[in-house]
Amino acid sequence: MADIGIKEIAAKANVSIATVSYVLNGTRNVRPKTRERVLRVIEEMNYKPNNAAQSLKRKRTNTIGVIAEDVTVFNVPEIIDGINDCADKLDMHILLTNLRLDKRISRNFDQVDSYRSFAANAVSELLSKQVDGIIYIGIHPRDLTGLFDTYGKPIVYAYCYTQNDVSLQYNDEQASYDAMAHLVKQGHKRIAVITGMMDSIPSRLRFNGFYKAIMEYNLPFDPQLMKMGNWEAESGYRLTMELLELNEPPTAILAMNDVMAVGVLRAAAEVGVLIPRELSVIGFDNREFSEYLIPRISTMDLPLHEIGYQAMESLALLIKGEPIPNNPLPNCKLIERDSVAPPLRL
Amino acid sequence: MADIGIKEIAAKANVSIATVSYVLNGTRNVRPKTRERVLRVIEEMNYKPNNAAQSLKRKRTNTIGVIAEDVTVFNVPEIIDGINDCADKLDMHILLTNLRLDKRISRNFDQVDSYRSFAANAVSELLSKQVDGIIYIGIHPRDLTGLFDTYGKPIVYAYCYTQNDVSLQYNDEQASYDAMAHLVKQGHKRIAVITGMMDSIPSRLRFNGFYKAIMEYNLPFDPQLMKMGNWEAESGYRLTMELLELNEPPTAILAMNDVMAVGVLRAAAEVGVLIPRELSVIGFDNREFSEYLIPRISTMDLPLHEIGYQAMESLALLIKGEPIPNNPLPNCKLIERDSVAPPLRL
DNA sequence: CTGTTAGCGCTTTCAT
DNA sequence: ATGAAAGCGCTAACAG
Repeated sequence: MADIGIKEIAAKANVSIATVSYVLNGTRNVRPKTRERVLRVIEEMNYKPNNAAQSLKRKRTNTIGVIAEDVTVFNVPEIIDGINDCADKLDMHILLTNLRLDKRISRNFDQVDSYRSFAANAVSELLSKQVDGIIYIGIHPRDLTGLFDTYGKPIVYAYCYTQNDVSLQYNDEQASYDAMAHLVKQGHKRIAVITGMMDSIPSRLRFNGFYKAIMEYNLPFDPQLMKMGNWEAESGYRLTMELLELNEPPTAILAMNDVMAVGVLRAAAEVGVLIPRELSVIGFDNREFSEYLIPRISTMDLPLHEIGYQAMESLALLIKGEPIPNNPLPNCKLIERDSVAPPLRL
Repeated sequence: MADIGIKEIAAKANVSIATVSYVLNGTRNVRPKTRERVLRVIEEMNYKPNNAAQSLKRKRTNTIGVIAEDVTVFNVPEIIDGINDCADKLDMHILLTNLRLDKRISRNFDQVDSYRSFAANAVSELLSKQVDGIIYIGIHPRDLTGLFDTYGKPIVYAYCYTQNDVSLQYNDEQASYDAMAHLVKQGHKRIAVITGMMDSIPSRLRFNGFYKAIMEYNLPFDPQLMKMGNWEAESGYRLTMELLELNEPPTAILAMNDVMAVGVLRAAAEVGVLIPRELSVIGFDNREFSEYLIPRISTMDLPLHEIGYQAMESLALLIKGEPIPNNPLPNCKLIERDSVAPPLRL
């Protein structure tokens, strides 16, 4: 393709560059014959409009910046996929920035200052690139208010919270409520929960859903059945051991993520408790590995694709200056597999 | 930030726009005092050069296009991470295109025509965006020669092959040889292999490594020990069953991916064969789930990050018109976990 | 050391 | 229905 521009096309088609521009953009009526001639030349010479020039003129790049805290963390690729899915339809492009946060600060999200500069730099470069807007993808749902300033550029946050901008999450409360409902429907009454770190928003939301189910289904509210984990498999293992030693152990465990559910499996295997016959387990996140475990565990699937899709939709609206409709939070979906069964009749 | 450009800066700093440009780019000596004044104004007004204008002028965008066949397939995020890691250092940016191939055509890679247009479109848009080069990330190593034309723009392929362009893979042969060596060192002699689809390049390469180890270590070459799988867990399961029914069953199995290794685990569990005590297993790919299985399986880790990093390095060289050094294929790394032990003494 | 100015490739107003 | 020409915000001769 090289260096052919609108000028070359105009010359070869015997029209002015303006006309070429008109047929290119459909901005004005062009005599069909002329139009076809131009189109043919464009085709022949394999001409592609120079987007840098267009952007300069139009003050619009049709490109958004996506800042991912870490593309290698499980939730991010699906969200990007959703963004992409929608961006394709809107003819938008994606400038991707990867903060590599997981490698750089691991899980120390509280040390905001250690990554604020990464984020601010990313925004700065994106702004320089004249993106029409920005989507920020978190790797852990938390409040990110005030992380950086976009100087008026539209931004939407996905998989995290913020007070002054649009942010997309999913319905954590409904998710754990649904998981509980499923267990209850199987006949379970003594259901234990292993939470994530309680300083995390999803942990608290999921606990709310758990609690709501306890109340609505009139289940025994037994503090011994509520264990605080830390998202890691080891905590699932340890707390399951404790649960199994109870005088009246639970017949089912709701683990707030699939990783801790692995710990439940390990503990059960070690003590010789059969899953799901003697103990049901349900996880959270629908991580890839959850279906490769033995037994394959039932889990709550996160609407990641939809979060990405909606984030892009909302951003497009923001860019056009239109109001964002108040969408309900997308729901999680129960994936039924082999780790849940009715409790053993006594 | 809005509409402040170099002109506003120049005015406020009492210099010409040229001078502003000079301090911005360090293209020419500027009197320190002037320089500082300009810098201060830039800072104050939070000015960011308009990249569209720069690109138009410089005929260089410092942006590369990355075409990912599918960002949700396991190998892709790590490769993107590697590209990013390197791109950051070179001050390059990434325009990401996601072909969503896994959703659109699943695994029917042979029907090239069904996705050629997706790929060609992606290239076309990237070219229009004036990217300096392109990296194409495959989701399955195969020959992609002639998939599309980049009209002279530099391109490098990652995780796939091509005959006329630079492409980055990893050393499959060494990987399976190393896996075998590890098994041999533990004392295994009767080692079975469960291959992937034999129309796939990695399958054949991995088989070569397996065969080389058989020869070099003088292991029995027993056709009964070589099973052709299809990458899926079910085939791992079925073939393991066959292997276990042999008069003289293997003491170790090399599965050509972790998914089939799951099948091995399931079969062993079903027949009551203890892993690793009675049967050792080693997988391939170091998929996330491999460390959550019970037992955690040993596996070969793919140098995905490095492939991405090298792809970016090579592309940068190509862009500068410099020759690509002939790097050796990056190696896979054995991840030792709990699925390998010395064979039972008879 | 600093300023003037001619484009980069396009869109769009204003003429015709 | 078409064209001429004025920029978009910047870089880089060229001139002083």
